Amino acid sequence: MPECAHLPRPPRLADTLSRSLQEWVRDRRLAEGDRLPTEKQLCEHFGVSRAVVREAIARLQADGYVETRQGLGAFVAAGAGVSRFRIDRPDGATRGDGLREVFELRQLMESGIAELAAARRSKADLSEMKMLLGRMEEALVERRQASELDDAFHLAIAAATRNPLLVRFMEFMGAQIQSSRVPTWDDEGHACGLAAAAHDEHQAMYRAIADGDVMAARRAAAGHLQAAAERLGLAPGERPSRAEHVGS
Amino acid sequence: MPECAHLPRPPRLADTLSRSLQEWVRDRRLAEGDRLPTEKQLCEHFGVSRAVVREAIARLQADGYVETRQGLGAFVAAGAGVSRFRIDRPDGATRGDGLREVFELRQLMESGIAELAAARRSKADLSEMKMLLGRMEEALVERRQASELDDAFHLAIAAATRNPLLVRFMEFMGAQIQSSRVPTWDDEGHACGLAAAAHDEHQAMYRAIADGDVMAARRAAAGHLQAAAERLGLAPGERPSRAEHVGS
DNA sequence: TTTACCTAGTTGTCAGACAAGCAGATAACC
DNA sequence: GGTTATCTGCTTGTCTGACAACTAGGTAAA
Repeated sequence: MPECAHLPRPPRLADTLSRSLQEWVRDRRLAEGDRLPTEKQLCEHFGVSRAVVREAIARLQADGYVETRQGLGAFVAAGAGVSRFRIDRPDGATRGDGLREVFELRQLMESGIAELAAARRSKADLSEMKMLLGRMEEALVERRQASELDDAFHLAIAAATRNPLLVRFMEFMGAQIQSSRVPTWDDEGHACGLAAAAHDEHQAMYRAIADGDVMAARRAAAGHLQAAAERLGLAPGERPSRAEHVGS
Repeated sequence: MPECAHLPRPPRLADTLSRSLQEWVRDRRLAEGDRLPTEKQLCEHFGVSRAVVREAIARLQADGYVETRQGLGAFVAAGAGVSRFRIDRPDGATRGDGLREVFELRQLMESGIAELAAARRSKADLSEMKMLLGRMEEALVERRQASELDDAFHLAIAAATRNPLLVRFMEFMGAQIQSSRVPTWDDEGHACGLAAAAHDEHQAMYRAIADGDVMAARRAAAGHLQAAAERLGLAPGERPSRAEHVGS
C-alpha cells in the first residue's frame, strides 16, 4: 500500500502545551518583556514533566515568541509572533478551506510582480522565461509532468523585478501551493486541456512582459491565477456574505 | 546602568546543534523523506545528552525542516526550509539596504488589498476606518505620536477584504516596518508636515474604498506607500542597473 | 559607603528509566 | 503453502532526579 494517506497523528504533549502557552500569553495580554511562569510552575499547572515544558518553550523560542535567559526565566520577545509568516492549513489539504485565501494572496502578489517585471525585465530575464516556456511546450507535446517548470517560470518573472525579497516570497508561496499545481500537469490535466490552458496563459504573460506593457502583464497574471484557482475547483472569485455589503 | 546593551549571550548547545544538523542535512543533500540519524547516534556523534538532541530536533521541527514519528525516526520534511517566510535585516535598521525591498513588497500588497477592500467592504468596516481616521485627526491637532493608529488603519483595510490570510500578512508586514513609521508621527514629522501628508493620503484611501472605486483605491494605496518610502528618504521608486534593460 | 560574599531561585545539561509505536522476523493456524 | 498472530528489537515520547551555570538581591566585612 504505497498510497500514504497521512492519518491524523496523535498530538504531542509539547505541541499541545506550546499552543496553550501561546493562548495563555495572549489571554493575559502580556506585553513585551513580561516574564512567563517558571518551568516548575508550568509543570505543576499543566501536569507534565519538565522535559515537555522545556520542549514547548523551545518551540515558542524557535517561533520567536519568547526569549529565555539562564538564571532569570523566559520572557515575551519583542515583536512576538510576527517575526515570521506562516501559512498553516490542514495537513496535505490541496483544496477547499484555506486554499482560496492562499490563492487570493498569490494573485495579489503575482499581478504586482508581473507589473514590475514588465517595467524592469532585462534581456537575460526574457531569454530565461522563453527557455522555460519552450521546455513546457515540449512537456505539453509529450504529456509530461512539468509543475517544476511551471514554478520556475513564475520565479523567473519574480527575478525580473530585481527585488530579491519578492523572489524569496514567491519561493515561499510556490512551496505552499506546489501540490495544488500538479493536477494541471498530470495525465488527466493533459487530457482535459488544463495543461494547454495554463501554457497559453503563460505565453500571454510572457508577451506582455516582453512588450513592457505593465497593465497587460498585470491582467495576464491575474487572469492566470484566477484560471488556476478555477482549475482546482475553487469558485470563481466571489465571496460569501455579500448581504451585509454596501451597494455595489 | 539602565542602558541595556544586549551583550552576545553564549550560544545554547541545542541552538548550535540545530544549526549543525541543518548543515549536515544540506551537505549530504538529503531529499524529502530521508531519515535522519537516530537520537542515540546524534548523542554519540556530537557528545551531548539526549535532552539537547531532542531540543535541537524540536527546533528544526518547529521550523518545518523535519518531521518525527514515534517508533520510526526523524525525517526531512516536505518543502523543507520554505514553510515559513522571514524578513531578516540588520538589527534595527530603519532605513537603507533592504528597507526599499520591504517597502516595495508592502506596496504590492497594500494596493491589491485596497482594491479588494473597495469591492468587499461592509458598513462596519467603513465605520471602523472612519473612527481610526478621526482619532488620527485628533493626534494630528495635538501633535501626538499615532503610529499605532496608522497601523490599525491599514489592518482595518485588510480586514475589509474578508481574507484572514491577508490580515495576518499585513500584521506581519506591519511589524517589519513599525519602527520606520514612527518618524512620520514624531515631533519632527509633525513639524515638517509629514504626519499631515500621511493623513491626507489615508483620507484619499478611505474615500476610494467607501465609494467602491477599486482602481482609485489601488492608486491611492500605491501612492501612499510610495510617499511613505520617500518620507523615509528612499529614492523615488527607480532601480539601479537600467543600462542592461530592454528599451522602455 | 563601598565591596565582597553568600544564598535562594531559575534555566541549562546530564543520566537513566519506562511507555508507546513501528517494522521485520518468527511461529502458529487453516 | 498461504495467512494470521505473536514476538523482538529499535526508535521516539515522556517521566524523574540530579547537578552545573547563572542571576538578583540580601548580608556581612572593609
